[in-house]
Amino acid sequence: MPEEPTTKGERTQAEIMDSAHKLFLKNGFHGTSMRQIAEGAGIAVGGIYNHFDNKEEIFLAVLYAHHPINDMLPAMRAAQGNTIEIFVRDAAQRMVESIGNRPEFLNLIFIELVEFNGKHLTTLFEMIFPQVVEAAQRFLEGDDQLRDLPMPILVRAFIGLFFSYVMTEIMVGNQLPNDYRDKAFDYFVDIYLHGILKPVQS
Amino acid sequence: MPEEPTTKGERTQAEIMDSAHKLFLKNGFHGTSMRQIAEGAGIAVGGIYNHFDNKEEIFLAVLYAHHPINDMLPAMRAAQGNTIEIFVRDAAQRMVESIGNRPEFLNLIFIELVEFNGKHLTTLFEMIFPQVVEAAQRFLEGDDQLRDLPMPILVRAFIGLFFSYVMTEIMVGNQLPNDYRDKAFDYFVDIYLHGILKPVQS
DNA sequence: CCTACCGATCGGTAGG
DNA sequence: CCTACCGATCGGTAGG
Repeated sequence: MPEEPTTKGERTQAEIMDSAHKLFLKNGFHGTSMRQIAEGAGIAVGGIYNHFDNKEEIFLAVLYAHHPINDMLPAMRAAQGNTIEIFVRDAAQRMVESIGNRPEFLNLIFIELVEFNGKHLTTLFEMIFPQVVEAAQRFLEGDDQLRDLPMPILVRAFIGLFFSYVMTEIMVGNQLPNDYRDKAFDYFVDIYLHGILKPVQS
Repeated sequence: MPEEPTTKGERTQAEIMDSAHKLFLKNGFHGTSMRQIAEGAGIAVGGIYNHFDNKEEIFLAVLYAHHPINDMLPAMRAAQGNTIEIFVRDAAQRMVESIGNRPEFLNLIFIELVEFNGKHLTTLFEMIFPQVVEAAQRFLEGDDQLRDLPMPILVRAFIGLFFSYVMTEIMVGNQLPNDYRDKAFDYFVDIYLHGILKPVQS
């Protein structure tokens, strides 16, 4: 829940982060200059240093504010469904709607992995872990329909479902026939559900 | 199948690519300088330009020579198994053995996505597509055990299985209890198999 | 004495 | 394949 910037200083800081965020997504960290960030924020380069010590601090602030789980968790929380199958389908649908059409939604993580060797991931994990645990509680409600699999595996595989879909979509998606693209995610969810649920005769 | 470098020029070119490859994995494209590459290759900056027109051409050569599918396809081709279940487990096991302990194995793709906005992915796809199709033929052999799912979906989901595992491993793997780490990939394969195979009573 | 920002420039490095 | 060097731009900081 981001605070509404009120003072002039807070507004300038938000404009710096917005500018940096867009540029990082497009060009990466080392591909973005302080002058580009300043230009996008409508101030001079020197002005940035009243708000951030250096470029890396800007990246960290942007990473914590806009990492992908921020978009995935609200979708999971909003999901409805009396059975685990309906719940998973609804959660998946909401997630793909909120992030599916933004091919750059993982770029901040990629930058972190490549340009910082993942050194900030520990802190990031500690920030999001409690939220993921809370959202994962929903899985337990359909317990009797599930195969005997550890809960962390179920949750990890559910999140992995999106990486599975999004990564293959990024890499080969625009080359595939439309037949398979439109329904690909539905099939992925279907495979996941058949993978975690006890067999039923329907 | 890389040619063994024989002439002096070919050896120098290979040294430039080796040096660049290591640096790109560690620091990304814009985070790597031509002088670093030259130093690692044991030559001067100007000498690089006898072999490559510019820095981007070095990246392209490294990307085509070392993209992740190069490591995944031989593992798939070597896989054995009379049933699709045994085949998939063997293929998955070989793939995770060849790439599982190299957390940077996707970095070239991440660099391509972030620092080049994926503009070389079309060419990359055209290079690897025939090999993927060939390797995927193996799936057809266990046809009668499979649920009614389109072949491209099965193959895409199988490749996605690795992104699913590797991405979650990268992001939260070293934070999780060892209990779940060791067996996580086996569970992932198990969920995938239950997802694509017809139910059996065993 | 503060926050916010400027024009100008620092020492080094970029691709070529 | 090297030395030497270019136009420009890098991240960061000076005094006011």
